[in-house]
This record gives sequence, C-alpha cells and structure tokens, in this order.
Amino acid sequence: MKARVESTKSGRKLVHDACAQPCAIERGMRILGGKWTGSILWHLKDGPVRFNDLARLVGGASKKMISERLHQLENQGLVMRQVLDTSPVAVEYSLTPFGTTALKFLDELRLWSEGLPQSLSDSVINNG
Amino acid sequence: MKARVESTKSGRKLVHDACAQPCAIERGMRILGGKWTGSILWHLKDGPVRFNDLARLVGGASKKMISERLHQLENQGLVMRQVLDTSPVAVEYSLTPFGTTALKFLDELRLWSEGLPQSLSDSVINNG
DNA sequence: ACAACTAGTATACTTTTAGTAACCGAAGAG
DNA sequence: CTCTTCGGTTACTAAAAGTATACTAGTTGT
Repeated sequence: MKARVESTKSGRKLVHDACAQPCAIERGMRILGGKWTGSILWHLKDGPVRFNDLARLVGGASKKMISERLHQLENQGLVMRQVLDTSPVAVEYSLTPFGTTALKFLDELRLWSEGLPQSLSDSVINNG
Repeated sequence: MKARVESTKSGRKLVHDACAQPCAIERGMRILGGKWTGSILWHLKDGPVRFNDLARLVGGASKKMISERLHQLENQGLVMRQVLDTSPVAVEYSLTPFGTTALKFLDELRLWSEGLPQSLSDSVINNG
C-alpha cells in the first residue's frame, strides 16, 4: 500500500494508488471487527466451548447473534464445530489452527483496551 | 477477565464472572472496529492529512462516513483537527499521542490480514 | 407428570448503521 | 462569468444488527 497525495504545480491534488484493493486493515476488520466476533474467538482460546455456555459467557449477545457469528466464523475457517454423541447431544466449538493465528492480534487489542481511560470505556456501555 | 463455566454435582451449568464489564476485546472493537475507522487511522500514521485528501485515500467511503468517523475519533481523543488559516482554509487531521498507541495493534492486524487466503480476501469486496 | 436442559431455527419487529446524492458559501483559476 | 475546490451538512433510502418470543425434539432431574 503506497497510497499518497501529490500536488501538481497548479496546486491540483491527485491521489495515487488509493486502495484499489481494500486495505489489509479494512479487510481484516471486515472479518474480525464484527460485533461479538472478537469476544467469541477470545472465549475459545482455552479450548472447546459449547453453544449455550458460549452464549452465557458472551453476556449481552443473544443466541441469534452467537449463532450467526459462529456460522460466519465456521465458513471463514476460523472456528470448528463438532457434534459429540453424548445424550443429550453436545456441540462444541473450537478454534482451527487458522483461528488461533488471530489470537495474537486480539491480545494486542486487549492490551490496548485495558489501558483506555475510564471515561472512554464508560461511553462504550454494552456487555461482551 | 476470569469468566468460566462450572458444572455442579447435578450437572447444572453456572457461569461465573460472565463479562459483567464489557470484555476488553469488545470495548476496543467498539472504538476501532467501526467501518473505515481503522483505515482512517492508518492513513494518518505518516502525518497530517487534509479532509478531502483523506476522503480520496480511503476509497469507497463517502465524505459523510469520513466526517462521522473523524468526529467520533476526535471526541475519543485519537485524532486532532487543526484549521490552518491559509486561503482557502485548510483543515488537517492528525493522530494524537493516544491515537498513535493504536497503531501497534493496527499493524498487527495488517500483518494478519496480509496472510489471509485469497478466497477469504475475495469474499470481502469493498474498498478501504 | 412436569420442568428444565440440549442446540439451535423461525418469525416478527425495531433500531442502528451505512450509503447515495444533492447542496452550501467562500475563494481561485481560466 | 463559470468551473472547481475547500470542508463539510442535510435529507433520504437501504441494509445490517438487534430484540424478543416461540418452536423443535429428545433427556434428565424432581
């Protein structure tokens, strides 16, 4: 990404290489930046978690949201779904190897967020 | 965040500490995860950029979007707005010291995103 | 028998966000 | 005089995200 703005002698502004492809930043955000997506991945970091447990852990998100995000993450290959034939049946979700590669970045986000001024944290109210 | 799920002797599941506060992950995402937010910050990393230049650099986002995000980022203290008394007036946006602390995380995101499989990148179409 | 759990899906609705397109006044270039 | 640029704002529409309730169908606990 070498986008830059140049001024011609007459002062006209021209933009070169203005993200003809979506920036890496933006592409990544479209995958990980959805509401609850980060939280879900984060709660899976220590091992498989079952659907309803996940719904309880990610307080504030409805089952519909959890369900939608998990489908999305499964399609994108970050999360695995495994049905255990216990009774009643249990369904476990876990990170794929690819999914775990996102954890480094999420941890960086966590570190940043934990240092946020209180006033800013307060203005972001809902649970997660 | 020490959330966990425990099974009682009777098999009942209880959730402890289920994100009474929003997770750091989720709080951070609410600030940086908005559409275009990451791209805007990233384009400011090398120094001040003027409004219309920014709108051109972040291809795909309308001026309205840029304007809204910049207001938000200014309120949150990540970005500074400075009016230069040239004629015609110019308005420059730049990162505050606090804003620059987010760059580390954004760079981690960029690295992750650049390694994405092509198929996944393709399904995330718009510009940024 | 009855309630609560399992993992979701279905439906209906409201709210929020994103996006388009047009427009503003002031000033500069041709 | 007209066209363009500056930094936005306004009005409107479309799409996404959210809520809430009810339903499946089998299992276990009281």
